[in-house]
Amino acid sequence: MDAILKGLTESQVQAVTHIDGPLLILAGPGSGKTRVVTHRIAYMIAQGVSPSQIAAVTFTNKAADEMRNRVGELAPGKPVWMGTFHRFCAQLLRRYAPLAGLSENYSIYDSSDSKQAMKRAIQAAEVSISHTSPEQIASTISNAKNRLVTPEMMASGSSRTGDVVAAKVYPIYQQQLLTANAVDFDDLLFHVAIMLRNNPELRSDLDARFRYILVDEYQDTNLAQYAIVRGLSIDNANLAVTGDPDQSIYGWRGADLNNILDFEKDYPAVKTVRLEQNYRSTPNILRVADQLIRHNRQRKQKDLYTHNQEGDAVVLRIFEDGYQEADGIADEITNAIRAEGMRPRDFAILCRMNALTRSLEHSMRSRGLPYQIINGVEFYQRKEIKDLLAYLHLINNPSHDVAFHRVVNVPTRGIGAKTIERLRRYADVNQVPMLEAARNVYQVEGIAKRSATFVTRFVEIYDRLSKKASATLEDLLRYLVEETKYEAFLEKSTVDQQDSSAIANVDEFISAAVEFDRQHPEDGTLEAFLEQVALVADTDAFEDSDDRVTLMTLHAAKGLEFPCVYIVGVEQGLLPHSRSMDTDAGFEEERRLFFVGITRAMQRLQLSICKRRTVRGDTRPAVPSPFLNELPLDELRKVESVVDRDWFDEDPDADNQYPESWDLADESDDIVMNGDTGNGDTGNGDAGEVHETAAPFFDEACQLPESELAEIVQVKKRKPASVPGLKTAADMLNGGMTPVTAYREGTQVRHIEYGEGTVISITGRGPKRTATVRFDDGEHHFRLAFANLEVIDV
DNA sequence: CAGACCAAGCTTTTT
DNA sequence: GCTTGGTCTG
Repeated sequence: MDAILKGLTESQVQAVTHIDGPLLILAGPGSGKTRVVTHRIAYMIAQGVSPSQIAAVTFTNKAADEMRNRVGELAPGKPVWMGTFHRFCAQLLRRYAPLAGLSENYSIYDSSDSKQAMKRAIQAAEVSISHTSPEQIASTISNAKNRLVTPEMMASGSSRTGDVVAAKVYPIYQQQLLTANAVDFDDLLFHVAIMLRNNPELRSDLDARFRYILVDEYQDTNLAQYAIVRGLSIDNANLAVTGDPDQSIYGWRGADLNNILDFEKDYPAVKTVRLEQNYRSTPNILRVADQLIRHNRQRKQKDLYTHNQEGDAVVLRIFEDGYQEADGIADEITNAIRAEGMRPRDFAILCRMNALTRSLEHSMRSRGLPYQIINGVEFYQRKEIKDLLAYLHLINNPSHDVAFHRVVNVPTRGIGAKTIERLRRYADVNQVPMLEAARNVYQVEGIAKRSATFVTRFVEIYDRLSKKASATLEDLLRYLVEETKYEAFLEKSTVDQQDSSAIANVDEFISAAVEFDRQHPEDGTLEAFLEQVALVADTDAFEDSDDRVTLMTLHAAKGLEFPCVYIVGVEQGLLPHSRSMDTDAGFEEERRLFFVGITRAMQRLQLSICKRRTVRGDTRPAVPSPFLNELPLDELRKVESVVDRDWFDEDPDADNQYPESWDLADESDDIVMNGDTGNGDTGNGDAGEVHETAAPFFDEACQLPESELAEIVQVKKRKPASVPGLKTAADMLNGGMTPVTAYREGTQVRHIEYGEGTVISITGRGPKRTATVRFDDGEHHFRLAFANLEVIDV
């Protein structure tokens, strides 16, 4: 008991020792919330509460795992249910599937499955989508589910044209899901919420079963989640929620800030505990966060404070473009690791969009910095993995139409689009699964005998696979790959693309199956495996045990902390994102997102912006985020990297936009400079440049006072001017410039860090021309336009 | 019907 | 820049 309460502050003890009755913990960032929650669970158990009556619900598996580990230390071996909302609902639904019109082996569609299903429903509904799009309809229906709007309710109450279309599609989409014995992500919550509402007895049973419920990140709950939690806390109102209105960043997913703002109204007997002391960040960082979030109108004022030592000033850094931003940050991290004994795991780079991680990834890789990316293009989205998964899904649930569609002709076996279309029609008309239609192929109108034979052959393969359904996953998968000749198919289709990764992925997938078998010797069913796969998020891939730099989105970073944090692309249109800045609510949510990012940092924080940003292939001028103007500018350390060299090939307009760069754009096509702006009076010239570019740059968006411009620190990324006074391309060539074309395979080069090496290959062109160089300590890649290589011998 | 080749569209954020 | 979807040819 002492161990549980030891070292906690007054308010933390209050929260931990509260057992019965509603509890609201308003916890600012870094206030030890997880600690409070885990200690509270341990305390409850120590006070005699049965662990099996406690359910702790989180939003991510990562958060649940962390909680499980920490509770495990405090109260070993106690079976407290912990997991995500979706997993919680998936398990309830498994149990009570018939109440929702499902069988207990129902499948969970992932987002791409849902997308396919939606397209099919739109077709079947025979609606015109000329004034809307599948995405819009999907999002309307998703929102409806999150607000517990049923198809019937929507049919009666909508007016907007898009809604009318969606209202027509919705019932058909739902019907098709039921026919497929499947649910989408929203349904997991939706079905359970409706089930609780319609079955009072079940509701009260479960209310008693889960006497104590804890909900983490309560500010992110939507109406469906609210209804579920509420429904389970009527007879036993022992509901403890934690959250921070300032960290609500899932409004787009239907999260309703009012759920937390009104908690005290919902439960008048609530005990509210505020955790405002921050144990994570330096006062410098906290001031920046606080100043920013004060600009939100929709919030409860909260006073964040800390007793931590004053630390380094927060840095605002200005780069030329995204590539330099990536290189600059990678360089800094490299230096900090080398010079200050930091570890790669101490660093996180956060961005608004996954797409921004690409150049960062490149920069890290070229420096040999170990990194992990937490993003969307992950394992289970790969084609080959999705194929195999689809087979498994179909084995587990013969009604899984999306899976059927995916695998029926993979590997190709003579079943074409027309045949599939006819099967689909038959299935739609008769409301049977497509596999069923395939079994009845000879009754399906319009299918040629030849095609029907192929379909029958597929059904036979399927039936053989089905017999193995209860084998271990490993056996099943190996048999599947064998039986479908899947590897041969991969080899054939990738022979010209030199992409051997597909087969490696299949092997990795089998390893994952082996691992699952090992971890679940008793309950390792196919169903359990598929559910686990469906409910793991990309963010769950985060491994804090690995010593790597972490790259992720701001959303994925919630709940984490790092000694050093870089937030990239703090620009108009990116943060706030252009799709979110139209409404006040959207704009404020972006501000909260920025707030979340800032408060991840313990010791150091760097925000960066670029003058140009390349999005979707084309480069355009970037404008600093209006949020920057809301920060305490006078205490930020502003750093602008001097233009090392510029490169405007492939972008004829660029020199018009940035006339100050250099007037050599014409000749610069094939020239790379080694380490200098080529500007004779670098210091003055650059200062002038900065003034010219930065003044309008800031005046519009940030209103940075002129006096502060002078304080902008000039940082040279690479060697200082070595050959001043260059005027012409010819001069440059003589004066240490090396044309990109001078690099060939076999060229001997010298690098300032890696020493001497040999070019072993050249790829790309223009600014992207890249050399792979072998040094004594391994290979490194250099973009020649930016590389600091010196040619020794051609 | 398969496979190759080309055009369009599109990316916030996640369970 | 990349993926998806469509079209064309064998």
